[in-house]
Amino acid sequence: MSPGVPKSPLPIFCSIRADLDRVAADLTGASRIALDIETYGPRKGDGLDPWKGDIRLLTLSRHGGTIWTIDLRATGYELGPLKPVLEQATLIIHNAKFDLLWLRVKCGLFATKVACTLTAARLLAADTKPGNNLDQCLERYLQIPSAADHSRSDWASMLLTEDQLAYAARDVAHLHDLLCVLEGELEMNDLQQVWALESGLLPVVVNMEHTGIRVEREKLAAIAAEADRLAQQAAADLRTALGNPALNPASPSQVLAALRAKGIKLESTAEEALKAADDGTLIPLVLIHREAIKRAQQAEALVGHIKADGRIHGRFEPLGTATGRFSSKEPNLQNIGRGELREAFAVQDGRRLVVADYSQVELRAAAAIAGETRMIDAYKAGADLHKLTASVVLGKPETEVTKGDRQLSKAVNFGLLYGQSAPGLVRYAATSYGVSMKGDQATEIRQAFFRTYSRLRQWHGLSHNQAQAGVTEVQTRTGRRRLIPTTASDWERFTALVNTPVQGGTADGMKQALILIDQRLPQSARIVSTVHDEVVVECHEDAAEQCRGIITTAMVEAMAALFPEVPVEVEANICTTWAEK
DNA sequence: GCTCCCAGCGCG
DNA sequence: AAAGCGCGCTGGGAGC
Repeated sequence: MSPGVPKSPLPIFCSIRADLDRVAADLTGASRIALDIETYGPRKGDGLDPWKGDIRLLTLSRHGGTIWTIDLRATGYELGPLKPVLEQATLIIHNAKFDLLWLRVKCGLFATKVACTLTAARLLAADTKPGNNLDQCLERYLQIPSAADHSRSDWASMLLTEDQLAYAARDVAHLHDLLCVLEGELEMNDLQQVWALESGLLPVVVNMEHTGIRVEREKLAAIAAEADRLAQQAAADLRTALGNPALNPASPSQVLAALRAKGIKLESTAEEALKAADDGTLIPLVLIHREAIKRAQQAEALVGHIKADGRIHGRFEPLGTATGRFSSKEPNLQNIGRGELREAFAVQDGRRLVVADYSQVELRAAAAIAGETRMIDAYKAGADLHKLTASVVLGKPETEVTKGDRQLSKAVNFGLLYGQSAPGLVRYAATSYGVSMKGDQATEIRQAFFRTYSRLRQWHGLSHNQAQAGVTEVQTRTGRRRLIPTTASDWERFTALVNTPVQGGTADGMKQALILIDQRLPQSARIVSTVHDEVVVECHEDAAEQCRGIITTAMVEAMAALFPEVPVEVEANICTTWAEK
């Protein structure tokens, strides 16, 4: 540390169990307690794994009070009198999900009230990336110069250095002040509602990550082995057919060159391009290889994430996206293939999964936002909107709409909703729904769609005008903001303007539903996953029917509160695997 | 040996 | 002129 910079105060260091009484006594009755932990252990990816590592220090302080730092390796994880104190207070934490998950895993702490300064900073940043780590926040909001970072120092060593203790103290010393400033900023930006939502959500996410989702290792291993066999076979066949024993079928550049050498005209080796140039022999092999290798990788990756309890504890990031949706990682549980892989997500005897998802929720939200009466009326009448769209864009009565027509109109509804062009629709229909059409047909469909849904067209027109006028931000109905970079093109502004209120708005509804579900579920039931418009709950088989009702009611209630113009529908099934749905 | 970017692709 | 949106993960390939 440079001589001119004053050293941070040292905390009171606690290393015997009797100290816990002193700390508890000091903190009792504090409505807000600043908290931070330091951890050590094997590194997994970017962060540390609470199922493998350990907490070294727990540092706590009431506003303006003593800073206590507890050596949990010395005292043990049993928090004694401190536990109820921490469970009753609002805990101020930078990146609360991280600390609370560790404290749940190690100390069995159930925090219910939390104020996460990282969450606040991210809501304020609204998808700009100013850097939201604690140091950067202290600098931005309290003008405190940054200090040396000891977060990755050796927290396992027998004797901690003065610098380390000072660092631990500093991390909580300013949290109360930081939160005060952040709260003022949140209010000034009309973010109180979404701040309350995200704050209420955090303990729910901690519960979910802590619970994890059960998988069958053998099933996953079998899928991986079979997919790997298929991939090897396709690779071998491809090498033979091309007369190129060294070809790497996973290399786009090699595959492109090899196919071109065989006289196949290709712009790229993307699936869409390959399907358009299908030669009936080589290209199917490439596609089979792609599909199989992907499945094998995904299955193997899932196996690698199974913890000792036989469950996968993926991470869900509530503010991991620009719109307000969750992101999911380590592993990503939001892109699991819909086929056999989901069969591996299975309960034990006596347990059940309730798999619940919103029906066409983005379409309903868009209809509400745009005031698209034709769509709203159709939903109110209980109509099948995909069928209706098929009927109007194809100009045939609903009774004559085929399954293929309905597939087409799914692409139409979901694509055109966000501004897709006619050529884009051709591509999307082909790749996502296996529906082929000509460019001029797509143009006609597009025109018919916006002729029919004229309020949707007006909403797009308004968004287009705003985009051209250089609008810099967009909000969801709960007030969640997304700031549009000044460098964005008109097109990017337009898509942000139409996409965010819909995708972000439904995310807001889903998040509120998760909070309600968590509150209302019986003891034996746990939320184990969520995928944008879907939630998966594990429960005792005897409670499954009851849970199904609770979940359905909560989901409808939460979303309908945000989009009262349109009916909200939820489908919930009781299953033994995620594949049944 | 490491980091970075890209293509490609799984999901909603 | 042309343009669906939102993610995370993987391997290849380039560059250091």
